[in-house]
Amino acid sequence: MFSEIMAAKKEEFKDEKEVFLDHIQKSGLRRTAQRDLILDIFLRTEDHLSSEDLYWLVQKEDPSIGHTTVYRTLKLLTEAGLAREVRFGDGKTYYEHHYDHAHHDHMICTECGKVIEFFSAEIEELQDEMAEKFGFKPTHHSLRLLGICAECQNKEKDLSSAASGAQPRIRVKTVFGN
Amino acid sequence: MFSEIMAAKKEEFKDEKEVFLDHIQKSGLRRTAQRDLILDIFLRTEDHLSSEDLYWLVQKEDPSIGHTTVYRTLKLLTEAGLAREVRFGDGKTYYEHHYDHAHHDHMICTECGKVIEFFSAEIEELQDEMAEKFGFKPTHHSLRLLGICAECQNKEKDLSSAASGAQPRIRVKTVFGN
DNA sequence: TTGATTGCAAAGCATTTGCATGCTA
DNA sequence: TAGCATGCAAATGCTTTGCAATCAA
Repeated sequence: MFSEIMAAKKEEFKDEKEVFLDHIQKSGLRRTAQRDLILDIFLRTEDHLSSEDLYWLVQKEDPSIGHTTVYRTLKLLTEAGLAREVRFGDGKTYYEHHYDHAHHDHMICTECGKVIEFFSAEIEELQDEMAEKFGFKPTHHSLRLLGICAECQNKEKDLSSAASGAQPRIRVKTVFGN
Repeated sequence: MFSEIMAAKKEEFKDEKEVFLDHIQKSGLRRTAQRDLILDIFLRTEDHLSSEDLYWLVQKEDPSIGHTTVYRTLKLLTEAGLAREVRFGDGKTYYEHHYDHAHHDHMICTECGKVIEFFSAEIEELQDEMAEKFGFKPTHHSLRLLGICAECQNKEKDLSSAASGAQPRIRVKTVFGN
């Protein structure tokens, strides 16, 4: 238990590949070409990508790698602390970088699918206070604001007649606030 | 557009059945025994229930009603503003009362599946401020704290050796805070 | 009568699992 | 070599859809 804390301190400056290899070793797993490639491509991405998204990126570089392996590796990356699962409510699971990345929350535009990342220390604090009131010990949290982004608000003024159902999440932009 | 605001004001004191019938009429839909029963049972429940949960409750009173109708009716209730979809991240969609119910957020115990409802005006305010910074116009939001509830923290002290994977969401309790 | 509604079965998705084969340690 | 990893196909679980039969207005 205590040695874990020590280990965590030592790991503070490792890069993500090291973290991955360490996790594999510690867990008695095996390093494979597939896992290396998937991690590599994941590290090259920004924003949030679904298992499906990553699968296609991987396909481009090695068409022999299957869906299953991507799913399983993404779980592995999550266990290793490199990735974080995020759900935006469309039924798919997205993954974002987690290691050495500041925690943040999301605003999701229901018009164009854009995702804005933000962080508010005050909100975090109030959440913890709230949890404490109930004797609840929080491990994670997820705060999502659904609404319409600035750009889409402007678009609406022009094309006020066009049918504007929710679009599939295609464009993904990242902005840090606060 | 403006008449909608007027209508909303007039509806302020309607009960849920009236709201439902109004919605059906306004939309050129039809009132059916199935919809009546499903609404009835929904109104009798507390907490959050999945389509599946509601389906079984409905089955007990009328075994001839199918899955499909429950799904479709739940969507209808949502459109009518009586229900609200909630996702806890286990792949299922849950529904909770929405009409004349104060907005609230959730703490979810990953140990026993208990759901605690809470509300914090301060957090809401900060969220709106944050959105404003990005020119983002929020329509909904969802804040979920995942963690371990007070009871389960105590349980752990006793049964520290027992395997304690995440349980299916079975017990659901509701507490209002603040 | 007309068109919305129902319930079944089948289809859709995203994700997981069984299993024979392949490969790392 | 032992046994973890892979990739295919099949299975799963939740939700939606097609469609003929029913039913409300």
